[in-house]
Amino acid sequence: MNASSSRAKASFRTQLRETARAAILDAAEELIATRGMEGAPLVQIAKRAGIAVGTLYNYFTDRDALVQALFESRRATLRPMIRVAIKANDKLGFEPRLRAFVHDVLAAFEAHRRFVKVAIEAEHRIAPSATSTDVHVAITELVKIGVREKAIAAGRAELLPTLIAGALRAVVLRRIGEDAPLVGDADTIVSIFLDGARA
Amino acid sequence: MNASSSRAKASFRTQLRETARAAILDAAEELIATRGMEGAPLVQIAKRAGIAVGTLYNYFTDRDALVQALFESRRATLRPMIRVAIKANDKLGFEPRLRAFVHDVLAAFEAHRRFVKVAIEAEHRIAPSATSTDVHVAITELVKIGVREKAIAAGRAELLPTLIAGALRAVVLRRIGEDAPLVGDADTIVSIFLDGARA
Amino acid sequence: MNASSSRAKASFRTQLRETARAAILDAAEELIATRGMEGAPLVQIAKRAGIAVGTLYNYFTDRDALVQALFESRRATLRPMIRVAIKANDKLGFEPRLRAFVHDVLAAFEAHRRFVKVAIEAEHRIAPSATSTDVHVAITELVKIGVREKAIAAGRAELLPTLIAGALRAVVLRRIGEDAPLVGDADTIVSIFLDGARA
Amino acid sequence: MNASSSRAKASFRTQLRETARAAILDAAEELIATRGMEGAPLVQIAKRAGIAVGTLYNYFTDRDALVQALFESRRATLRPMIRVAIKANDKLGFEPRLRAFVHDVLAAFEAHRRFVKVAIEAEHRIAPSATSTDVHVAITELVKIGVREKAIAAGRAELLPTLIAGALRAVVLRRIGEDAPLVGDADTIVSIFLDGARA
DNA sequence: TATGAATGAGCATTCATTCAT
DNA sequence: GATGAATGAATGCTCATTCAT
Repeated sequence: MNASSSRAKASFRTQLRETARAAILDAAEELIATRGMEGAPLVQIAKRAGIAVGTLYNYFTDRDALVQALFESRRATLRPMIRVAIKANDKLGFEPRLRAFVHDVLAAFEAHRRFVKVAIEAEHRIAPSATSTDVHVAITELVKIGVREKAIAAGRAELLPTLIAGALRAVVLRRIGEDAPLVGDADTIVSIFLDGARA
Repeated sequence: MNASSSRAKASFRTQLRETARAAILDAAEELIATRGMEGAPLVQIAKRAGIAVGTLYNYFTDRDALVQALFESRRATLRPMIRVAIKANDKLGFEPRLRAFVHDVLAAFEAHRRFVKVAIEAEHRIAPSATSTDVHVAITELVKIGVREKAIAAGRAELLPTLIAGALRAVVLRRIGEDAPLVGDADTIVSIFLDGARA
Repeated sequence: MNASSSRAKASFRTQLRETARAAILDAAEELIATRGMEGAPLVQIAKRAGIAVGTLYNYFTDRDALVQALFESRRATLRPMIRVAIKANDKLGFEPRLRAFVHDVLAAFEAHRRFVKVAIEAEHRIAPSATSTDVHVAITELVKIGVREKAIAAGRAELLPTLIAGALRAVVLRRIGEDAPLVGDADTIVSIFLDGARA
Repeated sequence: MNASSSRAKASFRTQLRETARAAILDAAEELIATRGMEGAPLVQIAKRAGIAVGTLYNYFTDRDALVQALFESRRATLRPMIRVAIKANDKLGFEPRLRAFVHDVLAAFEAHRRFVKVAIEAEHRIAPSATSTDVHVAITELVKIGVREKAIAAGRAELLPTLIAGALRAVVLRRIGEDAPLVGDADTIVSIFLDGARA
């Protein structure tokens, strides 16, 4: 066995490991999404992942760690998408940038509907360091830019991110409940937050 | 024992029953608010209510029914307040009416902070038929009126209630987390939703 | 229900409780004595005690507490017997007193053979505050008296209690293993420790 | 490859095997001595021995066999020392011989304090065929010699070995607990067993 | 032979629910 | 109706043992 084959083997094993880990997280995600946090005992997560209970503990130190990892994993997927949604359009003026951002974030959620249900289910047990935080942070940044560009009234900047994030959450929740697409609402949302709903 | 004393006695018993029921719900509310849904076993709820576990089952068929009842009870308190907040100002034009409504709803929540925490903790296990629905319904009504009065652009009416309700939820959550008053934000919220945040 | 019947009922319940507690400890004692500490899972203890697992937790906070209680219970029985064995003969001179003491202690152990096995099995996990300590303390007292009465050589007093206690333990262990009576050895033991085995 | 090199290779392999076996037993001994029987899972024993769990099973059929082997290994070290302690001084008379024996045995234990802790921890799970048996046998032989030489009173010979062995165990336990040397007590012990503690 | 991930039976513990008093 | 001890199913977790590589 030479160094290269050894390295290859190690990487192969690492890959297997990652695959198993992912399978476990997927199983947990699905179970939590459909039956809720309490309807997802480790035995069932294991069964759905096609492994034995004990094996879970080769990947996560305990139940909390598993759930934590599930959130971090998804967050790790969504956060870059959110960051990109902000950075990508920094040549544009504030308004098109905000429109693009909301659109892109909704698209990202669209692609992860199952996780969104989980995230909402467990919000209060995991709260800090969650995806919703990432969204809130991003919106806050954008609003700051809007204020700097004098596109946003300074007096409304303090509450605005909370309102937008809350409104986004509500729309996502509603559309997911309706099994309807999310991105279609992006423009309306932005228009309302910029110009109001007044006739 | 004549009919009237019998009736009196029955009513007296009914009243006792209601008092006990209320004590149980209060105990459950407090426990769930402070320790979360999982930190509120029936034995503790009973102890805090000053009764025995078994007695709980004379008032509620099982744990789910108790929690359900807790929500219905609070809903029964908050719903009239919300209805009043809508009816009370029906002489006003749309805008002042919306302002008054948002203010009154936040005030109502202010007075029931403890329940708000419970509602948020258990949202997903109770979802339909909750207070948030009542708020949503009320806002929907108001928006319809706004459209009729041509105060609200018809094209934005469909999504608007969802946005406002979601935004309200977010603000309430934030202010409760900060231990700050809620009503102060009413006007800013309405202004943003009517005229937007544009400078 | 008047005060006296209430008191009677309470005492009756207390008695029931004590009976159940005792049954649990007996079950644990028997299981540990025959199968060892690891061969005595709570489910089996419960079954042998004729109750359900959960019921154990109405009497002991956890497994450790149960085992602890078992030891304390037996100690509470044996300690007074040991104390009596010391106090009872304080009119006698040192030698007859020592003889009586060793005899009485062996008789006490005789009557609690099953527990002796348990005590030996768990010695190292429970060590301090055990019956063997009580024996050691008593022998130490006696030896001190012997020294004061000039019946025991002062130079040998330091190690003597350890030796006697160790020797007693060994004899008890051996006789229990042989299913033989214990008390018959009392006089020989004392004679050897007083005058030696020299021809 | 000729016969001799094959034999050499085989012996080399055997030696490797023995080294690994010894490493495993050392690891087990240390772990059991410091954390107790329950604090010594096979995975940890393997890790400390520098091998994989599965490999343990190439050396021992199961956990019990490993622990058994640990005891037999140490016994194989201590037994010759005990035999020597008896044979070595067979030119001496009974008393100096007994003194030398007790001294040598305590010295042997002194050099194996770690194992003594293990032996005490696991005594009841391993009991027969243990070092304590070897000590007992040796003392029994010595006492028989004493009787033959008329140095020991025949009537006390039956119980004497049990007493001496038990007393030795107690002293060893105590001194190890105190982190004190063992051999210093040899003479006092023998004197007491020969001439008693009487003033 | 060596490896260590996978296995699953086994254990302590919790808690909604029942029921004799 | 009220009580609270009893019940036992369900859960998270450990660890001796196996086996594919």
